[in-house]
Amino acid sequence: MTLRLHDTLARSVREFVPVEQGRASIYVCGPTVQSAPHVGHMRSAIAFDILRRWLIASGYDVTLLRNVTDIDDKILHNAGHESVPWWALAARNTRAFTDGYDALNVLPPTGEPRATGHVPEMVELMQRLIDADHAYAAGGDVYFDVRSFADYGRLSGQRPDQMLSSEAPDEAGAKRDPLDFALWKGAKPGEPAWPTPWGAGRPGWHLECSAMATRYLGPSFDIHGGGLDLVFPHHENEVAQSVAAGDGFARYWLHNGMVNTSGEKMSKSLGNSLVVADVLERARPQAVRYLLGAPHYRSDLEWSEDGLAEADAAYGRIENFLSRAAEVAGPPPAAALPPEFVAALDDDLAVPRAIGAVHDAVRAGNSALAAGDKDAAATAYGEVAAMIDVLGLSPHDFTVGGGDATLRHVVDTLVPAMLATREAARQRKDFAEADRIRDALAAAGLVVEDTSSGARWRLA
RNA sequence: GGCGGGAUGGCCGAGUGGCUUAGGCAAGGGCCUGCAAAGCCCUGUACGCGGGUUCGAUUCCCGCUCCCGCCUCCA
Repeated sequence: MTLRLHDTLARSVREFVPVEQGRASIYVCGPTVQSAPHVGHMRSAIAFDILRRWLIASGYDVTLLRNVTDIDDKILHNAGHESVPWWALAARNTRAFTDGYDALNVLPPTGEPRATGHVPEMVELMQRLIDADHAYAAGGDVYFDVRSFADYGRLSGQRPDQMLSSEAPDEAGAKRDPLDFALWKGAKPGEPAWPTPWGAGRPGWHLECSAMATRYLGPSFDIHGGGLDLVFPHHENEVAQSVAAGDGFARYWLHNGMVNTSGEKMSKSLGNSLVVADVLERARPQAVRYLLGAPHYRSDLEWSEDGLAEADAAYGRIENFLSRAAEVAGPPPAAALPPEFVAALDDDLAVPRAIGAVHDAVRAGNSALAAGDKDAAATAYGEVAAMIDVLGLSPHDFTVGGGDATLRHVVDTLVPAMLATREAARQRKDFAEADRIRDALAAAGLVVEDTSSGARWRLA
Protein backbone atom coordinates (compact mmCIF):
# COMPACT_ATOMS: atom_id res chain seq x y z
CA MET A 1 0.00 0.00 0.00
CA THR A 2 1.38 3.36 -0.95
CA LEU A 3 0.34 6.88 -0.22
CA ARG A 4 -2.57 8.25 -2.19
CA LEU A 5 -3.49 11.92 -2.13
CA HIS A 6 -6.42 13.94 -3.39
CA ASP A 7 -5.25 16.20 -6.20
CA THR A 8 -7.44 19.23 -6.80
CA LEU A 9 -6.29 19.51 -10.40
CA ALA A 10 -7.10 15.86 -11.21
CA ARG A 11 -10.21 16.03 -9.02
CA SER A 12 -9.40 12.57 -7.73
CA VAL A 13 -7.23 10.62 -5.35
CA ARG A 14 -3.94 9.67 -7.01
CA GLU A 15 -1.00 7.57 -6.00
CA PHE A 16 1.83 9.77 -4.80
CA VAL A 17 4.87 9.37 -7.03
CA PRO A 18 7.53 11.97 -6.25
CA VAL A 19 9.74 13.66 -8.81
CA GLU A 20 12.71 12.12 -7.13
CA GLN A 21 12.45 8.76 -5.43
CA GLY A 22 12.64 8.94 -1.66
CA ARG A 23 12.29 12.70 -1.57
CA ALA A 24 9.24 14.90 -1.25
CA SER A 25 9.14 18.62 -1.94
CA ILE A 26 6.23 20.64 -0.63
CA TYR A 27 5.27 24.28 -0.96
CA VAL A 28 2.53 25.46 1.36
CA CYS A 29 0.97 28.89 1.06
CA GLY A 30 1.62 30.61 4.34
CA PRO A 31 -0.11 33.70 5.60
CA THR A 32 -0.26 37.27 4.53
CA VAL A 33 0.93 38.79 7.78
CA GLN A 34 -1.62 41.56 7.91
CA SER A 35 -3.00 40.61 11.32
CA ALA A 36 -2.70 38.06 14.10
CA PRO A 37 -3.19 34.38 13.24
CA HIS A 38 -6.57 32.73 13.81
CA VAL A 39 -7.43 29.07 14.20
CA GLY A 40 -8.15 28.73 10.48
CA HIS A 41 -4.53 29.50 9.68
CA MET A 42 -3.47 26.92 12.24
CA ARG A 43 -5.79 24.31 10.78
CA SER A 44 -4.00 24.59 7.46
CA ALA A 45 -0.58 24.48 9.06
CA ILE A 46 -1.54 21.41 11.09
CA ALA A 47 -2.97 19.60 8.06
CA PHE A 48 0.28 19.96 6.16
CA ASP A 49 2.30 19.23 9.28
CA ILE A 50 0.56 15.87 9.49
CA LEU A 51 1.27 15.27 5.79
CA ARG A 52 4.90 16.11 6.40
CA ARG A 53 5.19 13.89 9.48
CA TRP A 54 3.54 11.04 7.62
CA LEU A 55 5.93 11.37 4.68
CA ILE A 56 8.87 11.38 7.11
CA ALA A 57 7.49 8.33 8.90
CA SER A 58 7.12 6.66 5.51
CA GLY A 59 10.80 7.16 4.84
CA TYR A 60 10.81 10.29 2.70
CA ASP A 61 13.35 13.04 2.94
CA VAL A 62 10.96 15.99 3.08
CA THR A 63 11.58 19.59 2.14
CA LEU A 64 8.71 21.84 3.15
CA LEU A 65 8.57 25.50 2.33
CA ARG A 66 6.00 27.80 3.80
CA ASN A 67 6.15 31.38 2.62
CA VAL A 68 5.36 34.62 4.37
CA THR A 69 3.68 37.30 2.32
CA ASP A 70 5.10 40.37 3.99
CA ILE A 71 4.00 43.04 1.55
CA ASP A 72 0.51 43.63 0.23
CA ASP A 73 -2.39 46.08 0.22
CA LYS A 74 -3.82 45.00 3.55
CA ILE A 75 -0.49 45.23 5.30
CA LEU A 76 0.00 48.77 4.06
CA HIS A 77 -3.56 49.64 4.99
CA ASN A 78 -3.36 48.18 8.50
CA ALA A 79 0.04 49.71 9.14
CA GLY A 80 -1.29 53.10 8.14
CA HIS A 81 -4.23 52.60 10.43
CA GLU A 82 -1.96 51.84 13.38
CA SER A 83 0.61 54.44 12.42
CA VAL A 84 3.44 51.94 12.41
CA PRO A 85 5.81 51.14 9.55
CA TRP A 86 4.50 48.38 7.27
CA TRP A 87 7.58 46.27 7.89
CA ALA A 88 7.14 46.50 11.66
CA LEU A 89 3.54 45.33 11.40
CA ALA A 90 4.63 42.46 9.15
CA ALA A 91 7.41 41.44 11.53
CA ARG A 92 5.13 41.53 14.56
CA ASN A 93 2.52 39.38 12.91
CA THR A 94 5.13 37.02 11.54
CA ARG A 95 6.30 36.42 15.10
CA ALA A 96 2.73 35.85 16.22
CA PHE A 97 2.34 33.18 13.55
CA THR A 98 5.56 31.52 14.62
CA ASP A 99 4.39 31.53 18.23
CA GLY A 100 1.13 29.92 17.16
CA TYR A 101 2.85 27.21 15.14
CA ASP A 102 5.24 26.48 17.98
CA ALA A 103 2.49 26.31 20.58
CA LEU A 104 0.57 23.83 18.44
CA ASN A 105 3.60 21.67 17.75
CA VAL A 106 3.81 22.41 14.04
CA LEU A 107 7.33 21.51 12.92
CA PRO A 108 9.30 24.49 11.63
CA PRO A 109 9.41 24.52 7.83
CA THR A 110 12.64 23.67 6.06
CA GLY A 111 12.56 27.20 4.73
CA GLU A 112 10.33 30.20 5.27
CA PRO A 113 10.91 32.64 2.41
CA ARG A 114 9.51 36.15 2.50
CA ALA A 115 8.17 37.93 -0.54
CA THR A 116 10.25 41.06 -0.03
CA GLY A 117 13.42 38.99 -0.06
CA HIS A 118 12.77 37.58 -3.53
CA VAL A 119 12.22 40.50 -5.86
CA PRO A 120 15.08 39.45 -8.20
CA GLU A 121 13.46 36.05 -8.71
CA MET A 122 10.15 37.76 -9.46
CA VAL A 123 11.75 40.10 -11.96
CA GLU A 124 13.33 37.15 -13.68
CA LEU A 125 10.02 35.30 -13.89
CA MET A 126 8.27 38.38 -15.24
CA GLN A 127 10.96 38.77 -17.87
CA ARG A 128 10.45 35.19 -19.00
CA LEU A 129 6.70 35.75 -19.23
CA ILE A 130 7.09 38.96 -21.17
CA ASP A 131 9.58 37.33 -23.52
CA ALA A 132 7.08 34.54 -24.14
CA ASP A 133 4.25 37.02 -24.78
CA HIS A 134 2.30 35.92 -21.71
CA ALA A 135 2.72 39.21 -19.86
CA TYR A 136 2.97 42.89 -20.63
CA ALA A 137 3.93 46.08 -18.87
CA ALA A 138 1.37 48.83 -18.90
CA GLY A 139 0.83 51.97 -16.91
CA GLY A 140 3.59 51.11 -14.44
CA ASP A 141 2.08 47.71 -13.70
CA VAL A 142 2.91 44.33 -15.19
CA TYR A 143 -0.01 42.08 -16.08
CA PHE A 144 -0.42 38.46 -16.99
CA ASP A 145 -2.28 38.00 -20.26
CA VAL A 146 -4.91 35.46 -19.25
CA ARG A 147 -6.18 34.92 -22.81
CA SER A 148 -2.72 33.82 -23.85
CA PHE A 149 -2.86 30.80 -21.58
CA ALA A 150 -5.31 28.22 -22.91
CA ASP A 151 -5.46 26.18 -19.71
CA TYR A 152 -6.50 29.10 -17.55
CA GLY A 153 -9.30 27.96 -15.25
CA ARG A 154 -8.39 24.28 -15.27
CA LEU A 155 -7.38 24.05 -11.61
CA SER A 156 -10.47 25.78 -10.27
CA GLY A 157 -12.88 24.49 -12.89
CA GLN A 158 -13.73 28.02 -13.93
CA ARG A 159 -14.20 29.05 -17.53
CA PRO A 160 -12.86 32.50 -18.30
CA ASP A 161 -15.99 33.42 -20.26
CA GLN A 162 -18.18 32.70 -17.25
CA MET A 163 -16.15 34.58 -14.71
CA LEU A 164 -17.55 37.66 -13.13
CA SER A 165 -15.40 40.68 -13.21
CA SER A 166 -15.90 42.66 -10.07
CA GLU A 167 -14.11 45.63 -11.42
CA ALA A 168 -15.99 48.55 -12.82
CA PRO A 169 -14.94 49.21 -16.41
CA ASP A 170 -13.22 52.44 -15.50
CA GLU A 171 -11.08 50.70 -12.90
CA ALA A 172 -9.64 48.26 -15.38
CA GLY A 173 -6.84 50.74 -15.95
CA ALA A 174 -4.18 49.59 -18.35
CA LYS A 175 -5.32 45.98 -18.53
CA ARG A 176 -5.98 44.57 -21.96
CA ASP A 177 -8.63 42.27 -20.54
CA PRO A 178 -10.55 42.50 -17.29
CA LEU A 179 -9.40 39.01 -16.31
CA ASP A 180 -5.72 39.89 -16.57
CA PHE A 181 -4.14 40.01 -13.14
CA ALA A 182 -1.27 42.08 -11.82
CA LEU A 183 2.12 40.44 -11.53
CA TRP A 184 3.60 43.69 -10.35
CA LYS A 185 2.01 46.83 -9.04
CA GLY A 186 3.48 50.19 -9.98
CA ALA A 187 4.68 52.40 -7.16
CA LYS A 188 2.25 54.78 -5.57
CA PRO A 189 3.44 57.84 -3.62
CA GLY A 190 4.45 57.00 -0.08
CA GLU A 191 4.39 53.24 -0.64
CA PRO A 192 7.41 50.96 -0.53
CA ALA A 193 8.84 50.14 -3.93
CA TRP A 194 11.55 48.06 -5.52
CA PRO A 195 13.16 48.85 -8.87
CA THR A 196 12.45 46.74 -11.96
CA PRO A 197 13.09 47.16 -15.69
CA TRP A 198 9.46 48.29 -16.01
CA GLY A 199 9.55 50.82 -13.22
CA ALA A 200 9.53 50.77 -9.46
CA GLY A 201 6.73 49.02 -7.59
CA ARG A 202 5.87 46.06 -5.43
CA PRO A 203 5.05 42.38 -5.96
CA GLY A 204 1.59 41.16 -6.84
CA TRP A 205 0.42 38.43 -4.53
CA HIS A 206 0.41 35.58 -7.02
CA LEU A 207 3.81 36.17 -8.52
CA GLU A 208 5.77 35.74 -5.33
CA CYS A 209 4.67 32.17 -4.69
CA SER A 210 5.62 31.02 -8.18
CA ALA A 211 8.97 32.74 -7.89
CA MET A 212 9.80 31.41 -4.44
CA ALA A 213 8.56 27.88 -5.01
CA THR A 214 10.73 27.41 -8.08
CA ARG A 215 13.65 29.24 -6.50
CA TYR A 216 13.91 26.65 -3.73
CA LEU A 217 12.17 23.54 -5.09
CA GLY A 218 13.01 23.76 -8.77
CA PRO A 219 10.81 24.17 -11.84
CA SER A 220 8.93 20.99 -11.03
CA PHE A 221 8.15 19.84 -7.51
CA ASP A 222 5.80 17.46 -5.76
CA ILE A 223 3.09 19.08 -3.70
CA HIS A 224 1.59 22.52 -3.48
CA GLY A 225 -0.75 23.05 -0.58
CA GLY A 226 -2.97 25.70 0.88
CA GLY A 227 -6.47 26.52 1.99
CA LEU A 228 -9.44 25.78 -0.23
CA ASP A 229 -10.09 29.49 -0.50
CA LEU A 230 -6.84 29.90 -2.40
CA VAL A 231 -7.78 27.70 -5.34
CA PHE A 232 -9.12 30.69 -7.17
CA PRO A 233 -7.63 33.05 -8.00
CA HIS A 234 -4.33 32.54 -6.21
CA HIS A 235 -3.38 29.03 -7.22
CA GLU A 236 -5.00 29.30 -10.63
CA ASN A 237 -2.78 32.29 -11.26
CA GLU A 238 0.30 30.55 -9.95
CA VAL A 239 -0.26 27.71 -12.38
CA ALA A 240 -0.76 30.17 -15.20
CA GLN A 241 2.44 32.09 -14.43
CA SER A 242 4.69 29.12 -13.93
CA VAL A 243 3.38 26.84 -16.64
CA ALA A 244 3.23 29.67 -19.18
CA ALA A 245 6.86 30.39 -18.30
CA GLY A 246 7.73 26.80 -19.13
CA ASP A 247 7.98 25.28 -15.68
CA GLY A 248 6.35 22.00 -14.75
CA PHE A 249 5.43 23.41 -11.35
CA ALA A 250 3.41 21.44 -8.78
CA ARG A 251 2.48 17.82 -9.52
CA TYR A 252 -0.13 17.51 -6.78
CA TRP A 253 -2.43 20.22 -5.47
CA LEU A 254 -3.74 19.71 -1.94
CA HIS A 255 -6.29 21.94 -0.28
CA ASN A 256 -7.55 21.92 3.27
CA GLY A 257 -11.14 22.75 4.23
CA MET A 258 -12.19 25.89 6.02
CA VAL A 259 -12.86 26.51 9.68
CA ASN A 260 -16.29 28.03 10.11
CA THR A 261 -17.89 29.75 13.04
CA SER A 262 -21.67 29.86 13.27
CA GLY A 263 -21.91 28.71 9.71
CA GLU A 264 -19.59 31.29 8.26
CA LYS A 265 -16.02 31.14 7.20
CA MET A 266 -13.93 33.00 9.66
CA SER A 267 -11.82 35.80 8.46
CA LYS A 268 -10.80 39.16 9.65
CA SER A 269 -13.17 40.92 7.31
CA LEU A 270 -16.15 39.23 8.96
CA GLY A 271 -14.97 40.29 12.38
CA ASN A 272 -15.53 36.87 13.89
CA SER A 273 -12.01 35.55 13.88
CA LEU A 274 -10.69 33.37 16.62
CA VAL A 275 -7.23 34.62 17.30
CA VAL A 276 -4.89 31.83 18.36
CA ALA A 277 -3.44 33.70 21.30
CA ASP A 278 -6.93 34.24 22.72
CA VAL A 279 -7.96 30.62 22.21
CA LEU A 280 -4.82 29.46 23.99
CA GLU A 281 -5.81 31.56 26.97
CA ARG A 282 -8.77 29.27 27.58
CA ALA A 283 -7.68 25.94 26.11
CA ARG A 284 -4.65 23.70 26.15
CA PRO A 285 -2.69 23.65 22.91
CA GLN A 286 -3.05 19.85 22.82
CA ALA A 287 -6.82 20.20 22.74
CA VAL A 288 -6.66 22.86 20.04
CA ARG A 289 -4.41 20.71 17.89
CA TYR A 290 -6.64 17.69 18.42
CA LEU A 291 -9.74 19.64 17.46
CA LEU A 292 -8.17 21.17 14.35
CA GLY A 293 -6.36 18.04 13.26
CA ALA A 294 -8.80 15.22 13.96
CA PRO A 295 -11.41 15.74 11.22
CA HIS A 296 -10.41 14.95 7.66
CA TYR A 297 -8.31 17.79 6.27
CA ARG A 298 -10.59 18.28 3.28
CA SER A 299 -13.83 18.65 5.21
CA ASP A 300 -15.02 21.91 6.66
CA LEU A 301 -14.80 22.24 10.38
CA GLU A 302 -17.27 24.04 12.59
CA TRP A 303 -15.48 25.69 15.47
CA SER A 304 -17.28 25.50 18.79
CA GLU A 305 -16.39 25.78 22.44
CA ASP A 306 -18.20 22.50 23.10
CA GLY A 307 -16.02 20.91 20.48
CA LEU A 308 -12.98 22.26 22.24
CA ALA A 309 -14.07 20.64 25.50
CA GLU A 310 -14.73 17.36 23.73
CA ALA A 311 -11.33 17.45 22.09
CA ASP A 312 -9.76 18.05 25.46
CA ALA A 313 -11.58 15.05 26.94
CA ALA A 314 -10.75 12.78 24.00
CA TYR A 315 -7.11 13.77 24.10
CA GLY A 316 -7.09 13.40 27.87
CA ARG A 317 -8.09 9.77 27.48
CA ILE A 318 -5.03 9.10 25.33
CA GLU A 319 -2.81 11.14 27.60
CA ASN A 320 -4.09 9.33 30.65
CA PHE A 321 -3.23 5.97 29.20
CA LEU A 322 0.25 7.13 28.26
CA SER A 323 1.03 8.37 31.73
CA ARG A 324 -0.38 5.27 33.42
CA ALA A 325 1.62 3.06 31.06
CA ALA A 326 4.73 5.13 31.70
CA GLU A 327 4.42 4.42 35.42
CA VAL A 328 4.56 0.72 34.65
CA ALA A 329 6.89 0.62 31.68
CA GLY A 330 8.98 3.78 31.65
CA PRO A 331 9.70 5.23 28.23
CA PRO A 332 7.57 3.76 25.44
CA PRO A 333 9.11 0.73 23.70
CA ALA A 334 9.72 0.96 19.98
CA ALA A 335 6.72 -0.40 18.13
CA ALA A 336 5.53 -0.73 14.57
CA LEU A 337 2.56 1.36 13.54
CA PRO A 338 -0.60 -0.76 13.42
CA PRO A 339 -1.61 -1.68 9.85
CA GLU A 340 -4.98 0.04 10.11
CA PHE A 341 -3.27 3.27 11.11
CA VAL A 342 -0.88 3.05 8.17
CA ALA A 343 -3.69 2.21 5.78
CA ALA A 344 -5.73 5.14 7.02
CA LEU A 345 -3.02 7.74 6.54
CA ASP A 346 -2.00 6.27 3.20
CA ASP A 347 -5.57 6.77 2.07
CA ASP A 348 -5.43 10.53 1.55
CA LEU A 349 -4.54 11.17 5.19
CA ALA A 350 -7.69 9.70 6.74
CA VAL A 351 -6.86 11.03 10.17
CA PRO A 352 -10.31 10.22 11.63
CA ARG A 353 -9.75 6.53 10.98
CA ALA A 354 -6.18 6.81 12.20
CA ILE A 355 -7.42 8.28 15.45
CA GLY A 356 -9.90 5.43 15.67
CA ALA A 357 -6.89 3.11 15.59
CA VAL A 358 -5.26 5.15 18.35
CA HIS A 359 -8.32 4.82 20.55
CA ASP A 360 -8.56 1.10 19.83
CA ALA A 361 -4.99 0.69 21.01
CA VAL A 362 -5.68 2.83 24.06
CA ARG A 363 -8.58 0.59 25.04
CA ALA A 364 -6.49 -2.53 24.49
CA GLY A 365 -3.73 -1.01 26.58
CA ASN A 366 -6.09 0.01 29.38
CA SER A 367 -7.52 -3.48 29.46
CA ALA A 368 -4.03 -4.96 29.62
CA LEU A 369 -3.10 -2.65 32.47
CA ALA A 370 -6.24 -3.63 34.33
CA ALA A 371 -5.45 -7.30 33.78
CA GLY A 372 -1.84 -6.85 34.84
CA ASP A 373 -0.63 -8.03 31.46
CA LYS A 374 2.55 -6.01 31.21
CA ASP A 375 3.65 -7.27 27.83
CA ALA A 376 0.36 -6.48 26.16
CA ALA A 377 0.26 -3.12 27.91
CA ALA A 378 3.77 -2.30 26.72
CA THR A 379 2.90 -3.22 23.15
CA ALA A 380 -0.15 -0.99 23.13
CA TYR A 381 1.87 1.73 24.85
CA GLY A 382 4.53 1.67 22.16
CA GLU A 383 1.92 1.68 19.41
CA VAL A 384 -0.01 4.58 20.86
CA ALA A 385 3.16 6.59 21.36
CA ALA A 386 4.27 5.97 17.80
CA MET A 387 0.89 6.84 16.31
CA ILE A 388 0.46 9.95 18.39
CA ASP A 389 3.89 11.13 17.33
CA VAL A 390 2.93 10.95 13.65
CA LEU A 391 -0.11 13.08 14.41
CA GLY A 392 1.99 15.62 16.28
CA LEU A 393 0.12 14.97 19.51
CA SER A 394 2.85 13.59 21.78
CA PRO A 395 2.26 15.11 25.22
CA HIS A 396 5.92 15.82 25.76
CA ASP A 397 6.10 17.93 22.62
CA PHE A 398 3.90 20.52 24.26
CA THR A 399 5.12 22.90 26.86
CA VAL A 400 3.53 21.57 30.01
CA GLY A 401 1.48 23.85 32.16
CA GLY A 402 3.52 26.98 31.61
CA GLY A 403 4.72 27.79 35.11
CA ASP A 404 8.32 28.10 36.12
CA ALA A 405 10.60 25.39 37.41
CA THR A 406 10.60 26.67 40.96
CA LEU A 407 6.85 26.54 41.28
CA ARG A 408 6.74 23.13 39.71
CA HIS A 409 9.23 21.91 42.27
CA VAL A 410 7.05 23.24 45.06
CA VAL A 411 4.02 21.44 43.69
CA ASP A 412 5.96 18.24 43.10
CA THR A 413 7.05 18.27 46.72
CA LEU A 414 3.90 19.51 48.40
CA VAL A 415 1.40 17.25 46.67
CA PRO A 416 3.13 13.94 47.51
CA ALA A 417 3.44 15.11 51.12
CA MET A 418 -0.30 15.75 51.28
CA LEU A 419 -1.00 12.44 49.63
CA ALA A 420 1.17 10.66 52.21
CA THR A 421 -0.83 12.28 55.00
CA ARG A 422 -4.02 11.25 53.26
CA GLU A 423 -2.79 7.68 52.82
CA ALA A 424 -2.05 7.49 56.55
CA ALA A 425 -5.58 8.67 57.27
CA ARG A 426 -6.96 6.03 54.94
CA GLN A 427 -4.93 3.36 56.66
CA ARG A 428 -6.54 4.19 59.97
CA LYS A 429 -9.94 4.41 58.21
CA ASP A 430 -10.25 8.11 58.87
CA PHE A 431 -12.04 8.69 55.58
CA ALA A 432 -13.36 12.08 56.60
CA GLU A 433 -9.81 13.35 56.87
CA ALA A 434 -8.79 11.58 53.65
CA ASP A 435 -11.66 13.17 51.76
CA ARG A 436 -10.86 16.57 53.22
CA ILE A 437 -7.36 16.37 51.77
CA ARG A 438 -8.66 15.17 48.42
CA ASP A 439 -11.18 18.01 48.32
CA ALA A 440 -8.44 20.50 49.12
CA LEU A 441 -6.35 19.21 46.23
CA ALA A 442 -9.38 19.25 43.94
CA ALA A 443 -10.00 22.87 44.87
CA ALA A 444 -6.44 23.55 43.77
CA GLY A 445 -7.17 21.95 40.39
CA LEU A 446 -5.75 18.49 40.96
CA VAL A 447 -7.38 15.12 40.45
CA VAL A 448 -6.43 12.31 42.80
CA GLU A 449 -6.85 8.69 41.74
CA ASP A 450 -6.36 5.80 44.14
CA THR A 451 -4.80 2.78 42.51
CA SER A 452 -3.65 -0.57 43.83
CA SER A 453 -0.12 0.79 43.88
CA GLY A 454 -0.95 4.01 45.68
CA ALA A 455 -2.44 7.36 44.81
CA ARG A 456 -1.60 9.23 41.62
CA TRP A 457 -2.42 12.79 40.75
CA ARG A 458 -2.65 15.05 37.74
CA LEU A 459 -3.95 18.41 36.72
CA ALA A 460 -7.69 18.43 36.16
C1' G B 1 -25.61 33.60 -12.93
C1' G B 2 -20.98 30.05 -13.08
C1' C B 3 -17.73 26.27 -10.41
C1' G B 4 -17.21 22.98 -6.20
C1' G B 5 -18.37 20.57 -1.38
C1' G B 6 -21.99 18.94 2.16
C1' A B 7 -26.77 17.23 4.98
C1' U B 8 -25.28 10.47 9.54
C1' G B 9 -27.82 8.71 16.20
C1' G B 10 -28.23 13.97 22.26
C1' C B 11 -23.36 16.38 20.19
C1' C B 12 -18.76 15.90 17.16
C1' G B 13 -17.21 12.86 13.32
C1' A B 14 -15.92 8.32 9.88
C1' G B 15 -17.74 4.79 6.55
C1' U B 16 -20.28 1.25 3.56
C1' G B 17 -24.96 -1.76 -1.79
C1' G B 18 -26.67 -6.55 2.50
C1' C B 19 -22.22 -8.67 7.03
C1' U B 20 -20.28 -8.06 14.26
C1' U B 21 -23.80 -1.06 10.62
C1' A B 22 -15.75 3.33 13.11
C1' G B 23 -13.97 6.40 16.99
C1' G B 24 -14.71 10.31 20.63
C1' C B 25 -17.95 13.22 23.90
C1' A B 26 -22.50 13.01 26.66
C1' A B 27 -26.50 9.55 28.98
C1' G B 28 -28.17 4.92 31.56
C1' G B 29 -26.80 0.00 33.85
C1' G B 30 -22.89 -3.21 35.78
C1' C B 31 -17.73 -4.45 37.64
C1' C B 32 -13.87 -2.23 40.51
C1' U B 33 -13.36 1.50 44.87
C1' G B 34 -14.12 3.03 52.03
C1' C B 35 -16.50 6.79 48.77
C1' A B 36 -14.71 8.78 44.44
C1' A B 37 -11.64 9.19 40.18
C1' A B 38 -9.52 6.43 36.38
C1' G B 39 -10.37 1.98 33.80
C1' C B 40 -13.16 -2.23 31.82
C1' C B 41 -18.01 -4.49 30.14
C1' C B 42 -23.04 -3.67 28.47
C1' U B 43 -27.23 -0.48 26.51
C1' G B 44 -30.16 2.81 23.63
C1' U B 45 -31.11 6.62 20.00
C1' A B 46 -28.90 7.33 12.70
C1' C B 47 -28.14 8.02 7.91
C1' G B 48 -32.38 15.82 4.94
C1' C B 49 -37.14 15.08 1.61
C1' G B 50 -39.48 12.62 -2.79
C1' G B 51 -38.88 9.29 -6.69
C1' G B 52 -35.92 5.52 -9.47
C1' U B 53 -32.38 1.27 -10.26
C1' U B 54 -31.90 -3.36 -7.26
C1' C B 55 -33.73 -9.45 -4.35
C1' G B 56 -31.96 -5.46 -1.04
C1' A B 57 -29.84 1.68 -0.59
C1' U B 58 -27.82 5.55 4.44
C1' U B 59 -24.43 4.00 0.44
C1' C B 60 -25.75 4.27 -6.95
C1' C B 61 -29.07 7.61 -10.33
C1' C B 62 -32.74 11.79 -10.88
C1' G B 63 -35.43 15.79 -8.71
C1' C B 64 -36.25 18.95 -4.40
C1' U B 65 -35.09 21.61 0.15
C1' C B 66 -31.44 23.58 3.17
C1' C B 67 -26.22 24.70 4.39
C1' C B 68 -21.09 25.95 3.17
C1' G B 69 -16.78 27.53 0.09
C1' C B 70 -14.98 30.07 -4.40
C1' C B 71 -16.02 33.54 -8.50
C1' U B 72 -13.18 40.23 -4.51
C1' C B 73 -8.21 40.51 0.22
C1' C B 74 -8.39 35.62 2.57
C1' A B 75 -5.45 29.17 5.35
